[in-house]
Formats: sequence, C-alpha cells, structure tokens
Amino acid sequence: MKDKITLKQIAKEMGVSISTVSKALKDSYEIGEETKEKIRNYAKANNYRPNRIALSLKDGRTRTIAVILPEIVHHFFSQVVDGIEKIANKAGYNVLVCSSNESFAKEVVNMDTLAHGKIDGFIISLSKETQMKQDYHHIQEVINQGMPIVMFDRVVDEIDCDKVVVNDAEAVEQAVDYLWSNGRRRIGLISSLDYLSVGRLRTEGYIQSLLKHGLNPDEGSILKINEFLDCEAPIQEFMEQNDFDAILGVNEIYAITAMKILQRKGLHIPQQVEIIGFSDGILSRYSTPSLTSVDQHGKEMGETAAHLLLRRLADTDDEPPQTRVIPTSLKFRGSSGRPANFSPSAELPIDGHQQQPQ
Amino acid sequence: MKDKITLKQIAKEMGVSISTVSKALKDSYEIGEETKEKIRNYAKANNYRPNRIALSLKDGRTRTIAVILPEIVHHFFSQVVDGIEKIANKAGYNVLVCSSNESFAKEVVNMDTLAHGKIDGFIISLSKETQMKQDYHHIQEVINQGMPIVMFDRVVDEIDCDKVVVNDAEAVEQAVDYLWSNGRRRIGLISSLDYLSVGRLRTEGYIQSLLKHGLNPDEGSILKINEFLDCEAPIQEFMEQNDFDAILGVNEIYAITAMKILQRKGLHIPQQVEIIGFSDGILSRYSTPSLTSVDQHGKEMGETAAHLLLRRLADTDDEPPQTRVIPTSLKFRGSSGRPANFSPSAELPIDGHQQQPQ
DNA sequence: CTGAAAGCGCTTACAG
DNA sequence: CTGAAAGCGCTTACAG
Repeated sequence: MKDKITLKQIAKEMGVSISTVSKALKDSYEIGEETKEKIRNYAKANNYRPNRIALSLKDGRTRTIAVILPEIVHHFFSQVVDGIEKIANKAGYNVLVCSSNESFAKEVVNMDTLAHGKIDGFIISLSKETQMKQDYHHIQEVINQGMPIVMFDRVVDEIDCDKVVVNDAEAVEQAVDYLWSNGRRRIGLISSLDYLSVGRLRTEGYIQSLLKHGLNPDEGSILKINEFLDCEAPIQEFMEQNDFDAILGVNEIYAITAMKILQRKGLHIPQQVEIIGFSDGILSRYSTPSLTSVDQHGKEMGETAAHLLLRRLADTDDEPPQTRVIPTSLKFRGSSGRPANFSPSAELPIDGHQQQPQ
Repeated sequence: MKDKITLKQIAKEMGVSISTVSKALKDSYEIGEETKEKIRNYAKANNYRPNRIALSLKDGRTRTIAVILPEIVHHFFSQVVDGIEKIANKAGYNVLVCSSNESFAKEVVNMDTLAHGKIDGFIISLSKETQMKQDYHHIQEVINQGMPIVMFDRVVDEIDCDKVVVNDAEAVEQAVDYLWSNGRRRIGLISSLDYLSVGRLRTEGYIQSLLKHGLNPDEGSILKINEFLDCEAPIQEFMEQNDFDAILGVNEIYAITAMKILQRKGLHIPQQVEIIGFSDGILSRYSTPSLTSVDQHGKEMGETAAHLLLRRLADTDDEPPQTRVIPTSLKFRGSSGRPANFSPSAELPIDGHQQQPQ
C-alpha cells in the first residue's frame, strides 16, 4: 500500500529541488546529463508518473470528454461510444460515459456537474424527454461558457453547434424506393411519435417517396408508436387492419416484431411481405430470415463526432459549426427481395461477421 | 465565450478575500449572514460551480472510476456498465469507460495512464489476450500502489482482490440437468477454448452433469471454438458429425447459429432438438423460436462490482477481498421444452420487455 | 467576523 | 547547471 510517488519525494530523496526533478524528467537542456540520469533512474525504479490531476489544474484541460447517451444498453449507442473511444484514445483523451436514461432532469444534472472542470467537451444525443419538452437551456448554457459540444443522431435546430446525423428522410426514401422497385405497392410504416426528431424525419421520407411515385400516402398506413408502451399490441392491430405487402420499421425491434407477427399468421417473408428495419444491429443479422436494414454506421458517427470535438478542443480560431451527414446504406438480407437478380427461395447465409462472444 | 468564474474573481468583484468567499458559499458559521447573502447571490447569478479538478487535487480523490472492458459493443458488457454507472452516479462518482479491445497491450497502457491520478479505482474484465498470456503484472502493480480493483466475469485466481462472477460451472450443470429431465440424452456443448476462464468453467459444468447422470462424456460431443475465427463452419461440421437432441451454447451467438443451421436442415426446434444459450440478450428474446438461455444478470453484476469498489473507496479498514457470486437463472423460452407442463406447439409470446428503440 | 498562509502536485519564467 | 517563486483553483487551520 505504498502511496504514489511525487516529485517532492524524489527531490527530497535525491537532495535536489522539485524544479530540477521536473525538468530532468522532461529531459530539459537546462539540467546536467549526470543529474538527469540519476533522477531518471530513481523515477523509473519507483514507477513515477506525473499526477494527471495536477497537470489538468495547471493547463486547464483534463483530456477527458463526456458522452451523454439516452441509454447505455443499446446496440447503436454502444457503436457510437466505440467509435468515440477509439478516436479519443488515439489523441490521448479519455471518455466519460453518462446515461441520461431518457430523462431530462438527469441530462441537466449530468451536464451541470461535469461542465465545471471535469471534462473538456461534450458529445451528446438528447433524451426523449428533452426532445418532448423542447427545453435546451442546459445545452445552451454550456455552450455559452465556451465549452464545445457535438450533438449526434437526436439533434435539434435550436442549438447552434457541431452535429453528426444521418440523412433520415433520405434513407427512408431510398428504402421505400427499393421496395417500390420490387413491385410492392402496399407499404406500411411503423414509426415513433413525432416529437422524436428521427421518427419525424423518417416519416417525412416515407411520405416523400410515396408522393414521388404518385401515391397519396394514407394516414392508415402509418403507425406511430408510443415508445413508453409495449409495441407488440399496436403492431398486431396494425397488421390486422391492413394488408401490407411490405413493412418498413424505424428500428430493429419494430421490424422484427412485425415479422414475427406476420410469420405467426402464416405469411412468408419475403415472398408475401418484404420487411426492412433501421439501424443494422445484431438482431438483423441473426433473425430468421435475417433482416434487410438501413445501416446508420454508428461507429463512424462516433468517430466523426470525436474528430469534430477534438478539432474544437485543439483550434483557437472559431470556424462556424458544421453538420456532418453520415450516409446510410441498405444492407440486403433475407427479409427483402434483392436488387437485380433476386431468388426468393435462397436464404442468405448467416453473416460471417460475428459479434465477439464474451 | 465568457470563461468559467472562479472564487478569485468573485472575491475581487465583492471586495473580500478568497477564503471568505469559499467559506460563505459553504455556509460557514464563521461568516456574517449579510456577507454570505451577497456572495451567494453573486455566485448564483454568475452560475458559479467549484472546479472539480481543484477539489480533486486538494483531497486526493477524483470521484471517478474506470471500467476496462474487452469490448464496448457487447450486450452483456453494456449491461454491466449500465449497472456500474447507476450505482456510481448515485454516490457522486463518474464512470470512465475504456476498451482493451481484447488486447493485452492496450489493457496495460490504459491502466498505467489512468492509475496516476485520473481515477480512484478500477473495475475490469480481462482481455482474452491477457488470459491467454497469463500475465497479470499490470493488475498487481496497481494493487500494490494501493488502488482498489474489482474484477468481474473474466477473473483469475492469481490476483487477490474483490471479484464478481457467476457460478459458470453450476449454471451449465443446471441447464444440462434440465435438458436431461426433458428426456434429452445426446446433448452437445459448443464452448470456447480453455484459456478463457468462463469457457473452461462451463465445460467443466457440462462434464459434471453428464457424469452425475452416469454418462461418460465423449470428447466428440464438445466443440471448442477459436473465437478469433468465424464460428459458422465449425458448428456446421459439428452438427453434421453428430446427431444431437439438445445443444448448449456458451453464448448467444453459438446457440443461435446452431439453431439456424439445424433449421436449415429441416429440424424442428424444440421438438427434435432443444437449444439453450448463455447470457440472455436481445438475440435470445427475438429469435425464432426465442431462445431459452442462462441469464447472467449483467446489470446486477455491474451494480455489485460498483458497490464493492465504493466500499473500498470509503473504508479505511482492510477487510479481506471477497468474491461475490451472482446466481444465474434459466429463462425459459421457445427453444426448449418447459419445465413441468410443456406444450411444444405453443410458441411463447414475444417478450413484452423490449429494448428501447432509439 | 475576515483574511493571510500553507498546501494538494505540477510547470515554467526568472534569478543566480 | 540549479533553485526559488508564482500560479492553476480550491480548502482549512490559524491569527487577528
């Protein structure tokens, strides 16, 4: 239980001043080679490492960034954290992870306590409650203090800062276009309530695409799910009341749930109904049939967000905030017809790229 | 871009000393009520918050704990982080997340840089490479420095510290017993290579259970998968060479992969083959049929680990290190016969407890 | 009731 | 070539 060694102790032990030790360990030209050598050896033998807190206090930066997520146990968000951590670590930064747990209050408290010295900047995706209340004062306050923030995925126009998003509307439009080109005409959308930016944008994309094809989108073919309740009952009802030949779900769970319900009714996927999900995760890869889905490239979003933040942290000049749009891509799997030469009977092989088991 | 306000600035503005401001804001009895009131108001108006770095330097604790994970994008590990974060936050601690990425070198570097001032303690699950090399000097060094460590899930006997594990052997034994009671006699195990503590223990449990039932476990009925390669080909081969009526996979992926392969061969799950997986995650819940699996209660493991660490951080007395065993539980779903009155035709309902979509 | 001083562990301009 | 001093932002025993 020997305590960590400090410059002071080394100085005392070596019979020199603290400044000398400090300079010696930084290989300063000011210090004699012999002295340096002696001090270096002693430091090494005692496993000396400068105290990072003292360094932080000195130069006003902690080399830590905070990520505030609505949820930790979520495939997409973990991917984002993974990307952030990778880039941050490379630049010598550590990553503090906080969950807002979809709560406005917790988001506010987290930001308030962290903003004062503990970290250099934020990367945040807003909680549902925050988007519902449309109260962003805590974000603005932190920005006013001069602390850089990057928002990702769930962003809002009201705040002027760097942002990383996918083009939700365009991604959905692309997916619907693809279903259309497969001959599907009764395409249902399972979305979330409009207060969530991503749900709203995805619904817009759906309507856009149908309008483009000369179809007047019917309110009845859009289901908006209250995320705080169970999704199975409403989806079941939605399936009963309509006779879709294709379904688009704004997340994996909705798509997979719809698929299970249709399968229980004896329908064949993708022959009778094609299904596409959103945010390509482990579920999409391993469901039966595997799920065609819109890949949001979470890791890339995280990397981009980290890059943007690190640039702000490094730069002195004030470039205007920018919004980076990460292009989505459709990952074709068994739940949909394939582009060009598709053979519906051939189940796609299980994707070789497996999640590492623990 | 106004900078954060400090005691010094308040003192100057109010025409008093720094100490007076400090005491006033802590509502010290030493300061006059009037002065306090004035200072409090000014501080509030300017949104003063004590600099946490300065506080850390002062009292030698950062109120931050580091979690080192083999992988960030992993359902079980996210659950653990979720549990840690919850308990830590409640106690006023923040959580730094680092990925070792299953690499020994990255684990060593992470610990070395963090141990010196940035955090108060570690919660760690060893990387595969570390378990393979059996080199734990970096862990021991940190402990020798007097910094508390809690290991979870992938732990080793060689290190004496607080630990949180599940009883892997017992959990598997229980699962095999259950398959046995369903009349299954040709039970295959898909495990990982023995250098991973959890793989080894689970294999032991499997053998124990078979021996108990008077069966001499056959080497051929155990498949040990090299985790760095694709798992599908070996599992496929394993299924070809054997005629199992039940399969136990030491993780979700192995179990689901086996299930898909058997289904493609036209076998019915669970009527012809029952399947049980490990680490109850989102895949188990949404596969078809849904997967019976051993729930390791990741969130609870995280909470327990956090509690143990916080206790060490608070206490001065040195209790001997303890190992907490979190009981696993079998979650019965569609891929296996149910205990007691099971009806194989009834697909279980989709689990109502959904992962929150983003 | 208020303030000067020392100290947490470090860095760095400045003096010698 | 080496060291004393100031400072990062705070707290707290001590003096007045």
